[in-house]
Amino acid sequence: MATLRNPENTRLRILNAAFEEIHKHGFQGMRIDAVLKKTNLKKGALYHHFPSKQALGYAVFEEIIEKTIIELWINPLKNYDNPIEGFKAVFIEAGQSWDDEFFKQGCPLNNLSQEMTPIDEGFRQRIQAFFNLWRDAIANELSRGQQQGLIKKEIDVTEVARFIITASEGAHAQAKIAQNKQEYFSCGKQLAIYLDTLLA
Amino acid sequence: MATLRNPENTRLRILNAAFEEIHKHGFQGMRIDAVLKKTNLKKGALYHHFPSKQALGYAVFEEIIEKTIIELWINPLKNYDNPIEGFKAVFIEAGQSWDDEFFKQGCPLNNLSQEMTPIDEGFRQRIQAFFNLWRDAIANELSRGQQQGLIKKEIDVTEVARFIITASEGAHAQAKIAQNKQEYFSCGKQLAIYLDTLLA
DNA sequence: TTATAGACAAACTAGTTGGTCTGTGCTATT
DNA sequence: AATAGCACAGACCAACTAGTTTGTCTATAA
Repeated sequence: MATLRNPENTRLRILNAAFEEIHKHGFQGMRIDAVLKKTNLKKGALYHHFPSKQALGYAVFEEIIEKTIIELWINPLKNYDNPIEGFKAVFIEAGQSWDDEFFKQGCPLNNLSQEMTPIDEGFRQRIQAFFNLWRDAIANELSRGQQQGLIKKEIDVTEVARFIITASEGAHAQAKIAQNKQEYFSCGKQLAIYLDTLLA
Repeated sequence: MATLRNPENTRLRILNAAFEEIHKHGFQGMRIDAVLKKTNLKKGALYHHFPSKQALGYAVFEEIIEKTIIELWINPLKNYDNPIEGFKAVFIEAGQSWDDEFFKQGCPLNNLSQEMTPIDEGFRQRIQAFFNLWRDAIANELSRGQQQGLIKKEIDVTEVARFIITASEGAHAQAKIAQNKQEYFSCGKQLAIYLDTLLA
């Protein structure tokens, strides 16, 4: 409840509730009324903070989804000397941090990508830009590994980085379909086999 | 226009139009009215052939999406002695058979999976069963390759088959986001590197 | 203390959408 | 040739949903 009249907090409550609803039902399936019910707010409050459902969706993407992935998948890569081992560890650690319920609902980034990319150019541009950011971050780590003699010189780091992301997102997608966390780790084991071919 | 009163043809026209709309907008985004406009039919006709939007969706999945993937991705595997080479060829051939527009809209199976799996149990069961069918078909080919001494004995054929599908669907997903067919083939190249590790 | 703008409530609106209902002409069987 | 049922047409409806409008209360600055 906190103090009455706390606009920053209200905005965050809306953002979090909207994220949960989007995660459950997709952006199009997310209902404004569901967000209001969850936050005990009324229409006036929500449309005071966000001009439209679309703007709310963009804010959820930028302020929640992007930030979470940066914290969980991108920043930790720096903690490992060998980027190959780093990525394996991040993959496993991320998988362990979520419960089955989360896996059943899928990766929020993946969900939003597949749903909104073909029908909303604003979402598409943000999503594509973020995937490029992620890909370049991994590619940089791989280049560093190459310079340190840990990774084969002849690989195309950008293409490899893209494939690593693709396989990771695919693992989430399959786990979502099977409603089973194990499918994620099963894909991870095969991804690790691929990753080992990159070692010098 | 064909002859008046051709119920089988009418049913197929509805099915095809619904498939196109689902492919463009997702199942939830597919509008009954859009299907009617596309087929020049009225509500009465559609609801004569299908009891509900959901039933229409199930029929599209079973009679169009499943069949297409079986023809394009599963049956051709039998034409190759070495299943590894077979899968590489199928991946490329499938990619070449579609134009950019198709890639922008994504793999219909992948789309439907990610959209409907968490919110419709009927879809989920059908989709999961089909992925299992596909996985087992690939696993069988891999086993055959093992027996012929083409593929390493120690690999887990089921897990490998799952990863092959995952990577393929992931490649479609990335190409859809980038709106670019090349991303698909880029992922294919790295998948091929993985596949080669399976050779005896 | 008072004016002003921000933060929210609550009722209302207009458009959309899946589905229903009744009717009608065609077609095949007896 | 009569009749029954199939294959549709087309009007209608009820529920839903994003967004609007008007108004009220509160905090802050002058």
